[in-house]
Amino acid sequence: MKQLKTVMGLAKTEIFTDTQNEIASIAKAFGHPARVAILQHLFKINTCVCGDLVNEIGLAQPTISQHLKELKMLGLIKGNVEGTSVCYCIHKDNWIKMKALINTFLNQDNEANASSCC
Amino acid sequence: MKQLKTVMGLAKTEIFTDTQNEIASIAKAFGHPARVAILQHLFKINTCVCGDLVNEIGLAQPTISQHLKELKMLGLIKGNVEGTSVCYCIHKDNWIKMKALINTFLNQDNEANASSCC
DNA sequence: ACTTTTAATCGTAACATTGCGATGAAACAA
DNA sequence: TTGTTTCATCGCAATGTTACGATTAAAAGT
Repeated sequence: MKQLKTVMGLAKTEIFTDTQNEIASIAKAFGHPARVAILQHLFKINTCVCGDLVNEIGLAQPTISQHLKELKMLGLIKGNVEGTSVCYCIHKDNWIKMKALINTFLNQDNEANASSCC
Repeated sequence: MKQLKTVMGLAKTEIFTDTQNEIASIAKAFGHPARVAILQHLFKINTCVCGDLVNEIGLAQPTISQHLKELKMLGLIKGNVEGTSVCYCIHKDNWIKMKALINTFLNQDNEANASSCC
């Protein structure tokens, strides 16, 4: 009987549904205060932001760049090159799609009846 | 000029607001498919669940126990000892409070006007 | 008392994440 | 061409997270 070798430290995504993995991926992006702060700032400014994210958040430039990369890979933000600087803003279409997925998860308690215990 | 020593690998929570840190903490809990699956199962069953979480999710008992501990510490679930087994269920009051916080973050796009770029 | 059942905890292995200095690349200015 | 600015990437250090075997603890059954 062949047994799948478990790789320690790595989440076993294979045993979960696509939806479960997708929810987890998005939640992970929100799982760091710097990324929360970046998104809040982009919404507040409400236009492309070129550069001043490093000044706004108190982290070094490579660190901010890394956080932006993760948000961009998930499709939550867009980045447009503008001369020497790069302008970032929220990807509103994807944000709405993301919200729908997360809200379905968060609103599970609406469908559930009053529990019979606890 | 004394410089705060940065501890590598550790999130610099001090430079963010309480709300930002709180959102990140909750999101972190949802940031693993096993915990998403556990919560979904608890909602689906809609009563206390004694034991069968290990059978339901395909992970070893100590691993499930660890995930349950994190969800419990965050207040999202409750655990009642019942003989030799322990029964878990959603902490509905805290779930609603948590939803309010996350929804404020997710619905930022409603307040923002049409962006002037991108 | 002894065994069984159930779940927490301990210890450890391995990968992931965070942070930043140093460096590189690309556009612009002089 | 030679700086300058702006940001991405590399490389590393340090802590965090995930997973599970082994063990422990507590209640219940025999």
